Amino acid sequence: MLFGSADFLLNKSARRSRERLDRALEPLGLTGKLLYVLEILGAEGARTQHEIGSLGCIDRSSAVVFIDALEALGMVERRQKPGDRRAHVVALTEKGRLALPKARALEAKVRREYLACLEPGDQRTLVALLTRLVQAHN
Amino acid sequence: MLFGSADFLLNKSARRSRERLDRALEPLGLTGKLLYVLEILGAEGARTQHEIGSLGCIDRSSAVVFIDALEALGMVERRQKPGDRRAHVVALTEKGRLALPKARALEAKVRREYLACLEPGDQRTLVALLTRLVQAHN
DNA sequence: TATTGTTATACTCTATAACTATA
DNA sequence: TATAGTTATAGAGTATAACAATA
Repeated sequence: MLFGSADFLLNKSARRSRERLDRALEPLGLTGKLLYVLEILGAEGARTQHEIGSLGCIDRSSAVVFIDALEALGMVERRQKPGDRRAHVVALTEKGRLALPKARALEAKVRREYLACLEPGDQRTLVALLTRLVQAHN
Repeated sequence: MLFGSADFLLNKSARRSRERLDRALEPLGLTGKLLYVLEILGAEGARTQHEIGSLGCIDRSSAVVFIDALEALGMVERRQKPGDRRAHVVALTEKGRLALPKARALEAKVRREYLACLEPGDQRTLVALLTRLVQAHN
């Protein structure tokens, strides 16, 4: 209900946006969600799946699937966490580290087109506000 | 890719927003999508299903389902279009017309709550930015 | 008892394709 | 041939619940 009944359009816009990003990232084998996880690891360093879920508002069962996919791509690896044999620490591999800047370039190119209707400052504001909104409801 | 790799958050936020709106509209039997169609009819007057789809970026097969639901609620009715027996003109009923302001009130109430985690100024900023974004792509 | 990760499953939303009846 | 509406179905995405291992 962010803007009245046009809530429908927000959902649609979000979906379209994701479809575009996913297509753009296809050459790397990535999707928007997978890149999202990569970025978390790049910013936060190696983390347990639970921590990744908390940091990224990702359900733990979904996190399993995402990390499975990244591991199949050779971009992350699961390690046993010292001191807690229940938990897995997920770490970027060299391939994952190298994929990040490439993925960012693809993403930035396609985003520039899509967000061209907003000025750069407004784009950053939008991201910050939505992040707060999502975190407030999780 | 609206928000770079955090695009994931946009989809999540959009879904949360819709879930809340749907719950708020339950007493009327409506959902956000159904209200969206009602608003189109309120603004544009009686239209064929094809026109509703074009105006609202709704797939024709989805439009069938939405209009079925609204008809079951007694808020719209299908009429034969004069001069084209393939087409149905969908018109608001009295009940549909009366439901609109009630639905708008519920929507406004729940929107205020959902955005309460942001200060009033930020709320306005977010709505403004999203509206510009959606309109630019629809 | 609680938590981490996993698996299987169900659910929602949307799009696609095939069908009918008209044009 | 093309179009309006319908139906059935498939697909993507996510959440839920039950489970095993461990704390």
